[in-house]
Amino acid sequence: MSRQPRADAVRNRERVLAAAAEVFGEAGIDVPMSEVARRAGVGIATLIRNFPARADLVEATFGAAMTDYADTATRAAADSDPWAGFCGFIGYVCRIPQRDRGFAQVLTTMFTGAELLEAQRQRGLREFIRLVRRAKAAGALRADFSPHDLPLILLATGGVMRTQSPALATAQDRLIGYLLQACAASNTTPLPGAPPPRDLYAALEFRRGGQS
Amino acid sequence: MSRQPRADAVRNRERVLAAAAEVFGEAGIDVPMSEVARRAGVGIATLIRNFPARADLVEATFGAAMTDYADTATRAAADSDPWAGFCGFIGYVCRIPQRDRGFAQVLTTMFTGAELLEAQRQRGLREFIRLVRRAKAAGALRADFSPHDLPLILLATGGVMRTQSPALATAQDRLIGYLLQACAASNTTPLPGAPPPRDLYAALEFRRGGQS
DNA sequence: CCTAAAGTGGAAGGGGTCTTCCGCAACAGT
DNA sequence: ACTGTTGCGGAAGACCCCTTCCACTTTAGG
Repeated sequence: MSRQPRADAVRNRERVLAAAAEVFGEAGIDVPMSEVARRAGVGIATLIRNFPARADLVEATFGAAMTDYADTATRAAADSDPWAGFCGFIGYVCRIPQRDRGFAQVLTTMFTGAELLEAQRQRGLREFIRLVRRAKAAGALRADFSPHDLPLILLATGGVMRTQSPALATAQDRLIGYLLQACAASNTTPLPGAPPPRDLYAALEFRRGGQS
Repeated sequence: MSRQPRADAVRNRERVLAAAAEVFGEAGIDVPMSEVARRAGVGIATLIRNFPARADLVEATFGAAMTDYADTATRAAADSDPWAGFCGFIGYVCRIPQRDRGFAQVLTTMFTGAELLEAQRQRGLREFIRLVRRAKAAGALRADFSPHDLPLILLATGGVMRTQSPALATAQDRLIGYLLQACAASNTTPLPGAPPPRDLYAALEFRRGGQS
């Protein structure tokens, strides 16, 4: 019979995850591991033993957020008003960097080997593609909008929030306003061509997330 | 009589500046100083002696680029077609991160104490304000566009080019397309209010650039 | 040429982060 | 309560970057 897992070990693991969510959210996923350990009230060794690589901790920390992201896309795609669904989803996505700096980084990083994360991301993208199709069919979204402009928007809004600050969060709402109006079907001036999605995603940041 | 400055010292200083322009342009202004020295073919001590702080080297390296930026704003403000001037200037600004990653950082950083840099930046902003006024008067630019959305645009485009790559450069041209169309006067949906410029600029990254 | 001064490069020191190691403490099962 | 095991925490080592220092080289001027 395998022994029952130790209660304190389980508790420590959860404390680390809670601390990671806090710290990553505030300062991004490249924050010193020692800071996470300190905030969790555990030693560095305990942190490392549970999550040998930074990517392991990141994956465990943001699994829920990524699932939530995909769920939000699903809900938006099911909205009875496709344009409202589109605006709502874009607004949600653009405000991610305000709420959670770490998750914004995760969304613009490809974690090779982190199945959970990548599966949810893909699901989110699929739902967004559906959403875009519906919004175009309704005549609200310009025809040359590409679902693959989404990472672009994420990178742009992430750039604005590089220095976390309330003033920039306010300013960012303006950027969202500009972008949404630019997405409206009433704009007919053609856009420059997009790069092949393949190249686009290859250009994002990569990290190998072993997940032991 | 003061001696004539040594020829090799002058040459080294110039080599350092050339190397810094290259390296900063490719990898940003936070690249290790040793890398700049290596590329310049000089020792670290030589670099440090000429530019005691990183900000000193940055200021010396990007003085010309900042002047060029202000000049471009002046030219745009003098364009006989204000809307063309506006679009041209925004396109120029948005492509800065593609051409020169370091300069993009400089543009979104306040260098306290670097007179040359700050003077030119201010001049650029003044000219941009003139440009905006003209474009609005011509009825081409939406009335609620604020000149202080410029740093916002800079941060956004800088975020897209975080990972330097040709595919993202192409994608970025799309972002520029979206933004310009959103700026057109034909868009009448009001934008969210902007933060007070004071708060906005206070939120940018700060570095003190002593300039010995 | 010769010399004093100016300039050079690399090595050593200090701070910070990541990783490994190991003696010790706490827990589950009896 | 006892015990074998599991997990803990901090210290030590490695690495990277910036800064300071100093013996040596190169230059300008006589």
